Amino acid sequence: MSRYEARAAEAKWQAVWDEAHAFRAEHDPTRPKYYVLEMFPYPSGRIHMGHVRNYTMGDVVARHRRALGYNVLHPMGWDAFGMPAENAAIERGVHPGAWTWANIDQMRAQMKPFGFSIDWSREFATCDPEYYGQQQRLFLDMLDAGLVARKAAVVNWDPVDMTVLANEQVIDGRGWRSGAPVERRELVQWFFRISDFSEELLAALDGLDAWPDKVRLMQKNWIGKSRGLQFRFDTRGAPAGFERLEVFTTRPDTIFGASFAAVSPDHPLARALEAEGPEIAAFVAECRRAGTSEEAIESAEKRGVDTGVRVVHPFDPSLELPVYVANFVLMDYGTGAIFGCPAHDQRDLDFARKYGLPVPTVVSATGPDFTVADTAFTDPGRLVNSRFLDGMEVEPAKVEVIARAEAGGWGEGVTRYRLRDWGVSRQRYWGCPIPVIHCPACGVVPERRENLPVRLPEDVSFDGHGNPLERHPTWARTTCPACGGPARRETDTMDTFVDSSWYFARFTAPRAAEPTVMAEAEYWMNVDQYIGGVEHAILHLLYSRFFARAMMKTGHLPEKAIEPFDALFTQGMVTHETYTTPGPDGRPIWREPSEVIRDESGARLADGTPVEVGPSVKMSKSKKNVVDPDEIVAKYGADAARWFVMSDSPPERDVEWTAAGAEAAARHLARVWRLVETLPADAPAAIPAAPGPEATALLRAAHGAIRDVSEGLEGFAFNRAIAKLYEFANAIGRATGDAPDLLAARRFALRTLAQLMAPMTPHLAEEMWATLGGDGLVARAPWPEADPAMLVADEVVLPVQVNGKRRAEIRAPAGLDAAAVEALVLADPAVLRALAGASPRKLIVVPDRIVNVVV
RNA sequence: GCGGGCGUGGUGGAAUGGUAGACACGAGGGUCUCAAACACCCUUUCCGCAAGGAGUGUCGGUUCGAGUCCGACCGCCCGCACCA
Repeated sequence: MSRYEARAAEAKWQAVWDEAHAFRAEHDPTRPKYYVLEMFPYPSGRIHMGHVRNYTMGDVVARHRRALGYNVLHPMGWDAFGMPAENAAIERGVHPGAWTWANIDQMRAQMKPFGFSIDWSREFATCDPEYYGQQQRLFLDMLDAGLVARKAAVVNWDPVDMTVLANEQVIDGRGWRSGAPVERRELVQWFFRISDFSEELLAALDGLDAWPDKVRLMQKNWIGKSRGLQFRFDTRGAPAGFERLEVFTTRPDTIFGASFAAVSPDHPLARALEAEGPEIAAFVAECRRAGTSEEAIESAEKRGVDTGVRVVHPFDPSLELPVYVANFVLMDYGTGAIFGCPAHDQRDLDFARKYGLPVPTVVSATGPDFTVADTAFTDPGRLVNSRFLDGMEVEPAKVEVIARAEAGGWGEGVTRYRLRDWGVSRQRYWGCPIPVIHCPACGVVPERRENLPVRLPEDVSFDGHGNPLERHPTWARTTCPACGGPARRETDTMDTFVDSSWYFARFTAPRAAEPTVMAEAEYWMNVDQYIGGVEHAILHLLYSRFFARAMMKTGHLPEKAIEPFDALFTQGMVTHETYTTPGPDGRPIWREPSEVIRDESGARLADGTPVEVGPSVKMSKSKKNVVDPDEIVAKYGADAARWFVMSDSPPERDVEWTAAGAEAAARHLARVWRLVETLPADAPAAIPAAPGPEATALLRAAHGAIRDVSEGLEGFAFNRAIAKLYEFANAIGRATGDAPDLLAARRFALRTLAQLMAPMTPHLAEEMWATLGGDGLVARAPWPEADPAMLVADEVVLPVQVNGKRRAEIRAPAGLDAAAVEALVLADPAVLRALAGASPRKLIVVPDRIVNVVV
């Protein structure tokens, strides 16, 4: 008997698959296609266990679908532009391109040993001019189609990375990569007009029923639709040009509860007043200096300054309200100005209490005398103290106020979205150049399509500040495509989210001279199953949905691809325990798992130093709780790693990597191999017409496993599928007799086991399949089908409850009618004991499941 | 604050309203061995020798029957946010 040598077997089968082009996806209209895609990786240099889990999931789906007869497209590529490459250039003097391509080679080499069934012939990297040139083509087409805008905008400026960030990339006032506090700057930027699609992107979410509800909700909240009233106050005492103040509210019903108006420090009125009053100037300057970073600290306190300006209540000219500049009013939502209704908005209430403003109640659940203390009343109720609105409910009152505003010509009902246009300009080198030219005579002129790609220059230097393209001596110098005069290239490059917003479409025709090929896109789109981390729930997925629409409008995708991802699965992370030892300065020192010895008494280092075991969190270099996929493959084999990351935890949840778990996976696979090896070579393949009871039981187990594993794989319940495979293997292990019918059943069961395990452990499955005399490659074998006749048992065990408590068990032939079951139950001694002489009032018989006796 | 999700053994986790704890890890005991490794077998929710009883965060409700459905509360996790 030989031990299963995972590494040798894995290399062998990978070579066989390569040779056979087993995973090459060929356009074949006669077969149904299936497109499974995992979010492509950023080539940071090393793959980690999170990648392994992600690609294993995709591979399980791909291999299962292939076995079910689908023509599977399962590609891989590299999201290769981005800042880390430029940082490496700054820190180590390597060219970003060289650094990136070396990383790609290294990561590809790390991925190959896992045996993912990827069509590597379609591989590409987004930093390849072949790819980004097509992206420039898309940009120009979108420009022609009116989907691109160029406008001055206050942008988030990252002072560390010297770049602009999208609103979506600012997290808690800090750059999402650098973590530096973001400043405000005004620049002329390129934008994709995603906000034009707000309503469509929102409405279409309803149709994405194979997406997690959570992701759909996050996108809905991000788009942030709200209905309200936009209207104009007449002002008193305002500077020239500010005779009106336009505000937006979602609560027009509370208009009689208004006690002040407020504008953002960035509002034009605030800027105008800044010039006139030192108090306002000081406050505005302070707000601006505080920027976004200290807002968190100040967030508890609402502050403002009375401008001296007054506004007139639109329904009562005798009512005047003070206008404040207030730090809690945002310039980029609504009009940058509000009216404050303290009784029914907590922020307004806090502000009003601080500055002694009145708090009139206008909505009440109890009556007109209701007053508000420190908590604003935001529940439903009826309008009070509101003249013509009195007695109305909130929603009809909103409608009424909007109607009167529109009739009076001083306001209108509007729908607003939180979603803003997508600013794509980045002042960086390592990105896709924006293919336009600035001509002193003609203005902004698109580059000619025949001149694409606009390539990045190779000879650049990096010192970490500003944009190397802008400082390059010659690159930007060009001639105007329109007039032929001297002109300058745009030196901004595109946000890397652009690169990942259409790569899924490019995979359908990765070498084409156009961005896509309609016939290929028509056949392969949509992505049937998309798999990735929930951290991309908003940005990447929303941008991709926008791009699919843009590509449809510009003729690069068929109409059916308007929503490019039919089904989405967001997988959990791979976590690991964290280890620390006390450092000399009292601060803990992180320790790598390989340094730590775990036993029943706890954890220590090799020299005996006690180790503090921390919670299991996402693997990260900073906490040193990483395990290296290379080492795992060397130690346990790829199949064991694949098996382990798919077992135990449901795929949407985090899985904790433990050495014990990985070892157990490897042990189980070795055991499965022994089951194959202990089958006598001359065991018959043909199952006799009437197998004995033991053989029948094993065959039933095999068909049950086919049903349960199939269900598990289809429903993304990989952990349950694997549990069934354990059970099935255990059942085979128990069937040790050497009767010919049992040996034949065992051969069948083991072949079935090989097929069912193949999506998870493809190499071991090939080895088993070959040894058991299977036909061809198991990777190409059709998925087994369960025989319905083998799924029904002859006899069932029925638990018997008395008043809902389990008291007995009876055995009965399957499908026995209720009357016969009742007779059996009432004759059972345990039931009689539990009844203690009482007579049953009612008997509930759930056929073949349970009996409940009600006393 | 708003929105969403989740609370089950020592651990990860199973359970279309129908025998709670599948499967695995860990632990304990045993067989094999001179010994170890490997492997195999048994036990492993709690109390109890047993018969039996209790048990899915807490309290109520619906139901013949609730981990599952409903209500309230407690705790944890995720997302969003001066969004007017």
